[in-house]
Amino acid sequence: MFVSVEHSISQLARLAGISSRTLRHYHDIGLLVPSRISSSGYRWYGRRQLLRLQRILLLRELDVPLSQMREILDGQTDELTALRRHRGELVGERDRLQQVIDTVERTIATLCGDSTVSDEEFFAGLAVGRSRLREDLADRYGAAAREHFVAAGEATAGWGRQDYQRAAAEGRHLLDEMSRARALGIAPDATEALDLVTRHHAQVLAVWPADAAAYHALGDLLLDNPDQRAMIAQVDPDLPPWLSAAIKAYAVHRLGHQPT
Amino acid sequence: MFVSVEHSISQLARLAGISSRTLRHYHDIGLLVPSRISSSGYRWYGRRQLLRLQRILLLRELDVPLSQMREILDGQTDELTALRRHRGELVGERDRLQQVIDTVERTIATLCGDSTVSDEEFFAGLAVGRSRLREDLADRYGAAAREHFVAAGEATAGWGRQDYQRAAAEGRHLLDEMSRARALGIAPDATEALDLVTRHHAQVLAVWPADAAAYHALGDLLLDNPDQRAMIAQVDPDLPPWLSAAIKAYAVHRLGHQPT
DNA sequence: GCTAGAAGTTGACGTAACGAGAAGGTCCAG
DNA sequence: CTGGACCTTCTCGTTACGTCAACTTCTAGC
Repeated sequence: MFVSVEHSISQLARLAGISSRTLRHYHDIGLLVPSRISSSGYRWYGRRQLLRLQRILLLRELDVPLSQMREILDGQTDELTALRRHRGELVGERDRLQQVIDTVERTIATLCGDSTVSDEEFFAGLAVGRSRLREDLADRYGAAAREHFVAAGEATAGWGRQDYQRAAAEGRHLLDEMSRARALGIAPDATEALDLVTRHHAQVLAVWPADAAAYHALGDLLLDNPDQRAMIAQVDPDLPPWLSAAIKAYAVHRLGHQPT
Repeated sequence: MFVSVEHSISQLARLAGISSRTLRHYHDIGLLVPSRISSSGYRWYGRRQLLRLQRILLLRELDVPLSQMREILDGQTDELTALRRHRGELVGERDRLQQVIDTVERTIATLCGDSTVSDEEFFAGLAVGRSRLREDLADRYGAAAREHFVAAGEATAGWGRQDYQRAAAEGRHLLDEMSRARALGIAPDATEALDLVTRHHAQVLAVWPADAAAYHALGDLLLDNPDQRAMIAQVDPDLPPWLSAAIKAYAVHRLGHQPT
């Protein structure tokens, strides 16, 4: 006795371990057309279809999109070439995921690593750092800068320890990206650099309503203030001058600052 | 002069390096609501919104889905816990991708690696293997088995070399998975094993219309035929008895075969 | 022949995270 | 007062199906 070589839709689905809805979908998009359709509209699949479905499922397991499968299966594209290209895409995606994982791990470390410092010390350190920065600004750019920092105090009033740590994590993440850009030889006034500074500017704006001149001044301050400079140099020793130049370029080109 | 602390939708978009459509989307789903909406319907965003957007974009860079962001940002879920769980998901996905890459690479190797063998040798080898298998079957199960293999010849008539190689690749891929299952201690008659055999059965059905008894017989044959056994043992030395048992269990439990 | 239940059919909507475009209202400078 | 930049809502499209809903067909039992 021979087994029937024709399968109904759910028989084929069971054989292949997929749903009949999937088979209907493949029919809809023309990827797998039944060998025969009965007068009542039932779909029937033969051995050729089973073979094709096997190839489809193999490709599906390889994460090949259905649109590409049609090209491959209909022979318009060489299977080997397609698989090689596809492999490249997969590797790229895997590497991207790895970068994301690294970033997440650094973020986690930042959020929970410094927990050995007590809350008092933590906030005291912040306050000292901030007041020093304020004095620096006041010395150099007059009382107006002092007012700016009053506003900064207001912006972060009510922040909890987590908020500061998160802000630090985000800042470090951005510095990482800038370091990569600098290492790639991107100039501080190149478009890519200014796009990164855009995000730095946004972070500064969130805590301090700096106008073009004040932001430009920040570019100098980062180099001259030892605390600030050390913090940045910790990420990348060559970053401070690059970032300083990038910030000043941004203030001029994107904020319309007129240097005196 | 203070910079305005309020931003229009496209100003904020530029600051953050995203599209205004994205901001509208975040508003629609309640992830980032503007601080103020003017009488003409314009959206206006304040510093708090800028801060929240920064957290959103950080999470977005970490591939966190928007639905989870709401939980995290609204404090229903601990940020650290969420990030740790998310890290686990990312690692899982990366590992899955790595497995897919491995499979693709093996498939490529199979498809192009044996090209040193000439076409004549390739098909001659196949013919020998097939005729031996046929004699084995005929010896043991009578002339009916011979007829089955005539049908098998018809099914593969017109196949090209690529078709055979692809079939081999698929078969090896399936054997890989079965080997993993066996190594995990899954019994040959467990549901997971039978589900894998379902796919083996489908592959066999594609080239050979075997009924329950014939498929059951194949289970024995895999063990006794040295060529077949060697091919399977090459993937995993312990696989032949496991696969043989699994095939027979499948024939009995899923195909309703009655052993005599 | 009738009927219940299994299995089939065609829509149509929902998913995630927006992009693209249409049609129309608002704002500001010259 | 008018042109152009900017804003609005609405809708469709994207991927690979899951999930109803409403209806028809097949098959087995009485």
